[in-house]
Amino acid sequence: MGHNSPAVTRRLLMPALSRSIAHLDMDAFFASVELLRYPQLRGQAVVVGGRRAGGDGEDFPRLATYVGRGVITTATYEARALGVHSGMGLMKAAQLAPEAILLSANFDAYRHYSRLFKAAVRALAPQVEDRGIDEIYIDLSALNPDGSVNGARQIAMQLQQAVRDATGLSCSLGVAPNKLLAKLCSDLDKPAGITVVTADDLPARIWPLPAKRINGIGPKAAARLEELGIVTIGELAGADPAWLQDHFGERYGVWLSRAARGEDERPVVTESEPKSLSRETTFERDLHPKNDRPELSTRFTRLCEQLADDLTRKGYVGKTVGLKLRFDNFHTVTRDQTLPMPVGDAAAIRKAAGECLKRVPLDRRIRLLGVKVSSLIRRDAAPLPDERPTQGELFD
DNA sequence: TCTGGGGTCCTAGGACCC
DNA sequence: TCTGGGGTCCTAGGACCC
Repeated sequence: MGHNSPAVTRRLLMPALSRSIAHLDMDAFFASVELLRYPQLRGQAVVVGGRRAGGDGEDFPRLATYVGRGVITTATYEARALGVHSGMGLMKAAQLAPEAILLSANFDAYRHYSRLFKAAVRALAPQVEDRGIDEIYIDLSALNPDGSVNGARQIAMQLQQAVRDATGLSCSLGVAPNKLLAKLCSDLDKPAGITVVTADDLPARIWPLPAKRINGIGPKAAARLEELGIVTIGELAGADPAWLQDHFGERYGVWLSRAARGEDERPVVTESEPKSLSRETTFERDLHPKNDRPELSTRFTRLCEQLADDLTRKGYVGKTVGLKLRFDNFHTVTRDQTLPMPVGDAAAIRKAAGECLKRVPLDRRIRLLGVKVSSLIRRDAAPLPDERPTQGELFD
């Protein structure tokens, strides 16, 4: 007698499961939090970014006055209308929108409002997956058991109102049968929009969109698709899966095809453990490995101390210590080392990262230095740490 | 005037073991 | 003289996301 896989057995025994999944995305989150603090800036082009811009005085600095290497982390919709967007270098943005107001990021405030909006959502719909500081997935299946469009819209409106009541901030929601489509459609009516799609809506509402709107198709994949004559999601859905696999590999090819057809079985994951913690910094000017050795050493040690603090605060130690360097030509190298015992203190991290550094040829100026600890385990579950004294390493 | 900082996941080769 | 394969860990790089 044949044996069915657990998934097949489940499918045979259960009625077809149609889920109701929401994606909630805060609108221009960092900038909107700043506008709570500076309501007089409402309606203006404002960008958040950089290390130490203004925002504390009476006069707000203009983008045109910025000097440095920062990027925009968030732009208000008024600023976006001037052609600037998150990820853009501030110096470049200053060319496009010199009169825009520049505010430096205030992460403590963003984390505070992040906790508030997530708590407000969880009070109504507990099945929440964290996707960073300003967005979440929510499994609404239990709240909307018949999966109706009207039911989904009602719940989404309640969530939107709850977030507004708790924070004074607006958000946009997409509701769909899975995470992929929910994410796609939360973006279709921003800001403060609600978009509900069903499988039937795919050809009319999803297929005309550019393929790069799919979460997981980035700049590289989008460019390769375009070279192959595929621009829209519909064209991707119409492509031969075997042909996609030839060009993108077995796994990614299959995923592309399924994604374009709106197929995604990933569950909403309400709890997860971190895999790694890291700290990195881009220097104000590129540092010379020999001439600037004292400063490099100081910054290196500082990163290790910050990382050790993060690990302690969160209660982790890790077995693998990694180093990251970015050179003046933007070439990036990483080295890592797995230790016999997990570590969490600054001295041990510094020692291991120093060993990694010895394996990197230093023939260019250094733009960025970073330190990472991975293979994390909870400190209370970890074996006793190695306590041998550390010795001087490079940069000392 | 190029391009932040914090993450996750995937690939691929080599070591090593059974 | 030769011939197999699978599994796991480690490492480096890269794509992608927020």
